[in-house]
Amino acid sequence: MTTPYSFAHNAYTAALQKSYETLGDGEESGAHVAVAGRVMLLRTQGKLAFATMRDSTGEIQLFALAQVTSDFEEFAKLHLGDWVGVTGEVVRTKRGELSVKVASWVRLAEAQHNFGDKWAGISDFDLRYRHREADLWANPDSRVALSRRSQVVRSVRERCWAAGFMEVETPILNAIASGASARPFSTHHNALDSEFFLRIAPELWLKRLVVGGFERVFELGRVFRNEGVSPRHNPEFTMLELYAAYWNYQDMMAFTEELVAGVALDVLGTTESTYQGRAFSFRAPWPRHSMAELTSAALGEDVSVHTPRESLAQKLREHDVQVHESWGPGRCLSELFEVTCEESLWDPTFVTEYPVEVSPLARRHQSDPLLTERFESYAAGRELSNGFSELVDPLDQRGRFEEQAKLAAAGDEEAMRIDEDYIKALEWGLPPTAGLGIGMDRLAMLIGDESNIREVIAFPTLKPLRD
RNA sequence: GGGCCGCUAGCUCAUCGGGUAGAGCAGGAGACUUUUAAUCUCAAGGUGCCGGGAUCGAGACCCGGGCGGCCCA
Repeated sequence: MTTPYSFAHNAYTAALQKSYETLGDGEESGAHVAVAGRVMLLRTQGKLAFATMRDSTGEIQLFALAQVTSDFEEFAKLHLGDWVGVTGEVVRTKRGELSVKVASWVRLAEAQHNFGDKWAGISDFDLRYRHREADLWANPDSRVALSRRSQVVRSVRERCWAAGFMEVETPILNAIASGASARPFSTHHNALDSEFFLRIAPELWLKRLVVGGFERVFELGRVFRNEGVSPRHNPEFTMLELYAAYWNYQDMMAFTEELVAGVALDVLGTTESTYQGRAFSFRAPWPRHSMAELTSAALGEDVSVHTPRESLAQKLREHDVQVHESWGPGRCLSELFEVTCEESLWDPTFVTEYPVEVSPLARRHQSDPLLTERFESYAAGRELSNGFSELVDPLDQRGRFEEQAKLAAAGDEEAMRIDEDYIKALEWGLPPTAGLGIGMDRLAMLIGDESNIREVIAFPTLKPLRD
């Protein structure tokens, strides 16, 4: 079947609905337009036919009459899902439906498959995610979720630009995957005959750009972590990472809360929202509490990174956590925080002063060498962002990498490796700098009130179909 | 990786104490000059996810596998 190579379209349905809001029932506007979209419903009645057509902005009814419409017989035989281009006058029918009275029309594409159920749409998850195009056609909610996500990304980007950050791109193929604790995907470059790892974070590259003199940089990019799939984890996801020279973690917390609240305002028009049926506020400022403070409150007993390791380990075991022998007090405290506090943090909250042991890239705290100037924000019981004053001392960094290497040797597959190039970069001089990472998918879920990460990813990772 | 649940017509779903499956919508044919998930008539449509097993007989029961959802690790 031959279809046109273009269509001279000059109006969108949503704009028409608004412009002709006041057109009375049975009135004709005198305005002729050309619209295009997909046929969603079709009601034929002898010498008349009514179709509901949807474009990217909304819907409008097409009103065809045997006396007026070219190829009327064919129009009445359109299939649900067919794309059409239509020219005609904007009218309102006697029953009050704004319509384009079809003068001429052309089929722009034929839908050879259809889902048929005009009421239930498509509900099978497998079909929805594997054939998102059909899902988007059938289910308006899917469109809303993905367009919201797009708005979130756009808002983040614009706000970063507005704050003087330069957008950059750094390598996805890396000889060493570093900058986070995660297992990487590996691949092979034929011509170089080398193994590469897909990045798990752009962190180290971005700080090297700061060393090079770009004082404010950010990257919005895909990262890859070779771990399980769940309603909250997709193996590839999108991270915002941002670095500002001369800032410390306090400055970055202030930036973070303003950024996130601002994005909510841009996308939702308000900072007061609901998440999964429960009131949720993005409004800044967000409360700040140290990890030790929150954990102590939850336990009803003072704990800190200075608490004897065995005492912390005992408490973990009481919470059914298997304590690995390589864990020092810092890791134990961090795990204890996760089991006792994490889920209870609903409105956004900054958790600060993370142990050095679990923060190999963060700068030591000025008032306690066992802690770092690091924060994470938690929202709706989950981690939303991570940031810190960056470790600038190459000697200290080497020591941290060596600690990580020991963990790796002890079987920790998520531990970092020693990155000599990065240490050398620090030797060229990294000014005081603060960094931030925000998972964009998580942010889109929070703003879009979605409980499953796949709803905010157009094509989530699925297992290939076998037999 | 473990547990629970799902997989039946293109889509959404039924059926039954084991006896080779039904509906609505979609698609086909027809009726109908203001419909709104339009309506009405007619006809058509299924290796019941795949593979084994017990049974005279399985979509239903048992075992293995596949994919998905949720929960846990």
